[in-house]
Amino acid sequence: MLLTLDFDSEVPIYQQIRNQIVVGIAGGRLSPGERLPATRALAEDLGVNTMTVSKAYQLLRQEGYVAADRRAGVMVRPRDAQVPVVPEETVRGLRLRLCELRLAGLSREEILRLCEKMCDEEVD
Amino acid sequence: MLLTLDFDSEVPIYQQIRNQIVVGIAGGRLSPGERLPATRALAEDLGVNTMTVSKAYQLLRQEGYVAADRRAGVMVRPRDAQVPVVPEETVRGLRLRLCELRLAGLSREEILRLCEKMCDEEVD
Amino acid sequence: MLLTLDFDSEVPIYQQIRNQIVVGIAGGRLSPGERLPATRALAEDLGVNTMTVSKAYQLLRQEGYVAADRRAGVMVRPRDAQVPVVPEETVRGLRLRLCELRLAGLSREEILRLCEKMCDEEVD
Amino acid sequence: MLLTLDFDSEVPIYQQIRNQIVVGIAGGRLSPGERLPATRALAEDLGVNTMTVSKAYQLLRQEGYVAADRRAGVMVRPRDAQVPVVPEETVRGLRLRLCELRLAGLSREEILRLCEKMCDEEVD
DNA sequence: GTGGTCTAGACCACC
DNA sequence: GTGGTCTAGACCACC
Repeated sequence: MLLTLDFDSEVPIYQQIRNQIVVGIAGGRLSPGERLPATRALAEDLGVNTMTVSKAYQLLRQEGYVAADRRAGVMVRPRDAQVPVVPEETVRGLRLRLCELRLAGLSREEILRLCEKMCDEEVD
Repeated sequence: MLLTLDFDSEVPIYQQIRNQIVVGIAGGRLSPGERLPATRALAEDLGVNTMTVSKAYQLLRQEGYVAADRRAGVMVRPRDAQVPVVPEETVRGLRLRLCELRLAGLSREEILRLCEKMCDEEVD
Repeated sequence: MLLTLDFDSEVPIYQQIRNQIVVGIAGGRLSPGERLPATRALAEDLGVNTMTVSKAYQLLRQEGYVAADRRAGVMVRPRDAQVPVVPEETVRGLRLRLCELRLAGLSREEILRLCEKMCDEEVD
Repeated sequence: MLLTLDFDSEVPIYQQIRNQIVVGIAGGRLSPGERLPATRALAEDLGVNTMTVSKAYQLLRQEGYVAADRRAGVMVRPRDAQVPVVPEETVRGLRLRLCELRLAGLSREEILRLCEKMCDEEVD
């Protein structure tokens, strides 16, 4: 599981970490029960501050993607333990991206094919 | 074309304005050639600073969604005049939202049906 | 609205700030729409770091007690805008405290009278 | 007397153990004079470190809820042997929870009814 | 060893 | 002026 950060991005680093871990879980590169790297270790790997990684982990925890077991650190939650709530922000964000693709000239079919492809990346 | 702002949101106001105009264009509620309201007028309507609307319009111009004409103000660009480039951020954002939906428990089919529905909203 | 911190307490400072603001809102000492002090100002007043106050404000925001308007800072949310959800932790915490009182020798009636008194402090 | 731990909780394990024993005593599921399980046995049952259980028992002893007898292990103290002091933390915690309930939209009467119900659970 | 908290101070985006 | 982000580094509670 490799994380790539863009330090020039407007997206805060802790958000980028959070986003890539979410994509990693959905894509099966991070399995339920699997341990995430220790905050300190990941921070050193990425060349960022411990607090930044910590904030990402706390976000993931609040959202229910991971659980912090005091004994074993932070780990991916089993699917069925995750609360099946679709945040409004997710729906709004999806609509926005689809609109942007449409305005970039992609046809309805091209867009749907892209979505299918992305869904299939998410093998688990 | 009505814009609704959420002042409690983490998304900056100028971004919200930009996003809703993009969705408005894709959905056909704003037609190519149509004039956007004057900066000052929209700012007053929304109860925000003129600078905020100005920043949103500037973004839309940079992205090629609208064109500024000194005489006629800001107007929606014709489709074929828009550069068919898909920003990396759009693709990344789409993937993120699809992953979030997947982790919220939606099946591949439910997600694709949602995408189709959203694409069909974008009549023009 | 005066906050008193106990630096020797096991309760984290940001929690203490959060708790006292919650009690302040319920007690009517902080009214809906009222602005909380700026993070920097409160931090200086309390002699703590800006981040500590910031974390308390973010918690309050997540819980729906306050809203951060980019124009006017952080303010108490109107009652009816607050989501009527009772966190499990609140119920569990209440039961624990009632048990502790019982074991401290207070009778059922004394405890209930105390609860009534506390509820009546919360004028609004 | 069954203890259920939540390893994902922010409440430390030893606190959870302590809290549930306090609730157990108040609720009459643990009677005065009754022996608590041996540290090692309980630790094994719960799947936690011996030190964790030990710390919980030590807390309970300091607070006067249980007494440690070298021969008979740790046992629940008789009611009248317990010091009738209400810790400041208990009062503060009670007020906090009542305020949270109030802000969650419960009426004064609903809250008091909930308190009564909880007090009546505590049969002994 | 693990995450959680806190400081002092800087920089930045938004308004 | 406002909150949000980030660093470097320290200390601590929990396990």
